[in-house]
Amino acid sequence: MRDRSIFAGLNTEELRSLGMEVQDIACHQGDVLYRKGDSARHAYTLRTGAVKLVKSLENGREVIIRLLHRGDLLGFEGMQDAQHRHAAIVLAPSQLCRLDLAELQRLSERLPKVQEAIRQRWQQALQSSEDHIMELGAKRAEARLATFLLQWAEHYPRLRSLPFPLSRPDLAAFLGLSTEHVSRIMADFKRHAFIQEQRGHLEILAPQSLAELAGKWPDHKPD
Amino acid sequence: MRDRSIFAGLNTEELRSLGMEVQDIACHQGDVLYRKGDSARHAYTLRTGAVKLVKSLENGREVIIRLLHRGDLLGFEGMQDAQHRHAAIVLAPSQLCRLDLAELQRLSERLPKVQEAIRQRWQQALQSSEDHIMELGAKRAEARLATFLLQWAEHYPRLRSLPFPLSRPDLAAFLGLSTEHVSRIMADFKRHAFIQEQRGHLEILAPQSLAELAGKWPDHKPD
DNA sequence: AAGGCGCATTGAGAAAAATCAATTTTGACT
DNA sequence: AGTCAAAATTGATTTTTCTCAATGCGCCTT
Repeated sequence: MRDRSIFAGLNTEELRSLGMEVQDIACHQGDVLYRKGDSARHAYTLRTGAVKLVKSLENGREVIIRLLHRGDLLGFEGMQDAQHRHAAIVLAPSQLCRLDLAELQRLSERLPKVQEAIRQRWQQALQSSEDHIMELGAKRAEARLATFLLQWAEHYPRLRSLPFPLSRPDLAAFLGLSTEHVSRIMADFKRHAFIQEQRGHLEILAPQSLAELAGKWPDHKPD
Repeated sequence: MRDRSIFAGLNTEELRSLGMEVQDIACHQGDVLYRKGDSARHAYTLRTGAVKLVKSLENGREVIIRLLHRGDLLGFEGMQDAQHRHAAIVLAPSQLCRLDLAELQRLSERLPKVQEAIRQRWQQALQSSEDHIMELGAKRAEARLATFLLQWAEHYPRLRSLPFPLSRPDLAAFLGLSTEHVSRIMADFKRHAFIQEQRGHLEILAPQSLAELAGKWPDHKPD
């Protein structure tokens, strides 16, 4: 575990030997890694668990911009901005590595490999953000939720029962819906036996049916 | 004009002298720079004009993922993916510089400055995508449109009458709304004398009022 | 100047989603 | 096991948005 590569193909030891300060951190549900506006001192790699990136609107409404899974990076916006752009909140028991941003900065100037790795992750983030925009802009609630559940499942391959630490408000904040609407649709999915839920775990019983919903639009033009 | 820096602080001549193939391109409304799935051979910098990045869903619905203005880069996803992720379509008469991706790749390995510049632009793209997610996820149609118009205006500082080459369907595809709904809201804005429109040009008469709409949520709780 | 075409607008009705207000379920703690 | 608080569900209603269909307008061509 300790010797697995955590960033840019380097493991903890190698990073440390390059002068990087790396700290293992264990977090649990609700922990705040940083808040929007905090001065950005650290970046993180998520080794296990799940984290949400949250932004809030002036009127208090919260939106989950991105959900992070094993292997994802966060806090790297600190490489440009002096402050974090969103809050990072831990959803499930997680293990992270904390990297000093200033040192990472220096390291990336010396090692093109690191620079390259960062750019690649950024690219992935952009990719996933663009997909999210598609979902929000073009699909209805039912389809968004179906897509989301299937995507969530992809992060836990060959696992019948998936860890599912998201509350209804979390789902709503990610999918741009009201809590109640999410709740209704989830209830529907259960009634149709597409999914099953219990104590923070989710089982997808009919991926096929969800996939159909996910791809379909308002009206059912079968041409 | 020709000697202005176009990328990573380098101007056309400097890039050429570094072995980069740079081509000036003039486009007009409707031109397709590349389509989704095209093998990615070039990246572009947009010198003047406007370009839309479009993705389409299986069911044919189109979404505008991002709108590009003077100074923006596009096509850089080709540095990771072999193919373009979306279509790039010119909205208004535009001038672009076309860069060879393979050479750019090589250049970026040699010059950290270039690598750094690319990462920075990526970061900006991510930033704007995340803002867009906020808009789509948390605001209603009226507010989205108001925000959008104000943002558009920011790209043309100290200009009373803004170039506005977007059709109603374009606006709808960007804001995740139906064409008709956009049309209604625009008509409303005109009736309230918030804006004025004519032949592809837009004038914002009451930025203050738009700003209020932009920040407000469904119900009007004045506390 | 007349005709026609594409785009924008408007209207009416239906569908989707939000809101408000209970009620039920769940899970934690004693 | 029993109580309590938080979270989820459900129901009723309103608001928002979409859809479908018709109409209007501007611009280009002839």
